[in-house]
Amino acid sequence: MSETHISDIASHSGQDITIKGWLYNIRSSGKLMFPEIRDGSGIIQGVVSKKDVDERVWNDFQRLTQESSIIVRGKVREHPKRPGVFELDVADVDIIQIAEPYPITPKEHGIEFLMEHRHLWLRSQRSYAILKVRAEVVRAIHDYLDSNGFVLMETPILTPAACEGTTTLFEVDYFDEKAFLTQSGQLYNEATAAAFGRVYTFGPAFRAEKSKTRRHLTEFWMVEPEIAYMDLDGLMTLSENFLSYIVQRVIEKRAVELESLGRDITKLESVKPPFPRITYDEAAKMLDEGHKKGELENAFEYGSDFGSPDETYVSSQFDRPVMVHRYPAQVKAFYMEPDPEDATKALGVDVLAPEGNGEIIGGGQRMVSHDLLVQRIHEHNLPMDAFEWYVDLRKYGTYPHSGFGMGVERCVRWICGIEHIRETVPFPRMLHSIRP
RNA sequence: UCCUGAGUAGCUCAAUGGCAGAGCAUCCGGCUGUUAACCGGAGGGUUGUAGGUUCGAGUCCUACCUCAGGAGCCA
Repeated sequence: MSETHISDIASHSGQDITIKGWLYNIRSSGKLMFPEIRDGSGIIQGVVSKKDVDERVWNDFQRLTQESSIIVRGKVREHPKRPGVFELDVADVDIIQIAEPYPITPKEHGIEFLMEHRHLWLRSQRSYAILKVRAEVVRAIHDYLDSNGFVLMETPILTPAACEGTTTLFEVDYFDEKAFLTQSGQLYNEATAAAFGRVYTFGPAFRAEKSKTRRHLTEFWMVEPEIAYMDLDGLMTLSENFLSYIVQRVIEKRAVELESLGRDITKLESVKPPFPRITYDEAAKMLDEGHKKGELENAFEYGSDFGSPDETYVSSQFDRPVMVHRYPAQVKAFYMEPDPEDATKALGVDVLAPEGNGEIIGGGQRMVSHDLLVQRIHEHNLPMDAFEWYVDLRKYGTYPHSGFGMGVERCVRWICGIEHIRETVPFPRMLHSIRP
């Protein structure tokens, strides 16, 4: 009898196998029991027939509770009513533990209760599907970048100062010195890109902002490619190829999981280059018209950054991600290269995911001029000494370069078509929420 | 941080200011193809916390706590 994973069950039809897992649910019908067994790779229905098993096995199954850990032996056979579906004709069981009454029952639960029991909620089929998609997204990110000449560069998580200074950071004690958890690896990547040409960093980022929305985590994962001698147009081309690769890969590998989440896959199939590219001014015009048509409640104030309802409106006008570029310089980060055609604009781009999802990528062309960069650091009242090494990059072979950051959880949320970002990571960290 | 809403059995929810209830889960019993199985029975409560109004408060008032939804900020 070989040990088998439920995901491979179809290739073991007619064979005696062993499954090590947990009891997901059990139904009984007098002298028949139908335990559903979960092993991390899938779920299979067992059939226990009173007349075919030892009395000990029958009695053991009667004692089992939801999520009891068990080792089950039996023969794989096709479901009598469902062609292509396999079930296990159970012969024997070893009980590792009879679980205590399981808090998460097969009925519905509120989100507060589920979040308090996240360590158990992970075993649900919904969490399973989402986190399998997440793992596929992460693999696709690495595969795309690794096979396109990018070198993985880990950047520090403990940092001496803000990358952008504008957002709130988590402070830690670093041997009696103040240090902060990183909010982005970008500035360090501008140094590694000058050494390796094409680099990316992939790691956690931390934001202590008091954001309480379905798009925000305080701890999230971000992938940040940085490319020497690439301009804004090149960056937009990279963005659309990168995102399209990820989405098509998930459709190819995780269609079953997407369907179990009720995702309309046809809405993902259109995610292929080219993505529409519109300027900030064009987006502002769309928002104006949307407001006049009554489709957007609040009027957009030209010159400001897009609010959440604005992003939702613009992104819902397209069937694939839309790239909005050339924002007013004053609403963007200090290191953005000014547009040579219009110095009030910055060569930045945000990629807004469709179906109202909003921003999943933000990036742009980085500033080349030493003197202008120093001026911007002063204008933003940033501590010059913390940025000396960064300014140095503009003294020793300054170079045009571009990069972006993509929030992994936002990407997963969009691909899965789920409402809240908290389900896209095993243990989400949110405002006032750090347990379990 | 601001705005809005909600806290009643382990869970999901009912209860005109007047006896705190149902379904699921748990326990006991029944059923040979069940699919959130079903049928019968049992146990299970400091109504978020602290005050107040009232003959009487789950219900009305005040404060606080927790959670949810939204805004701002951002990936």
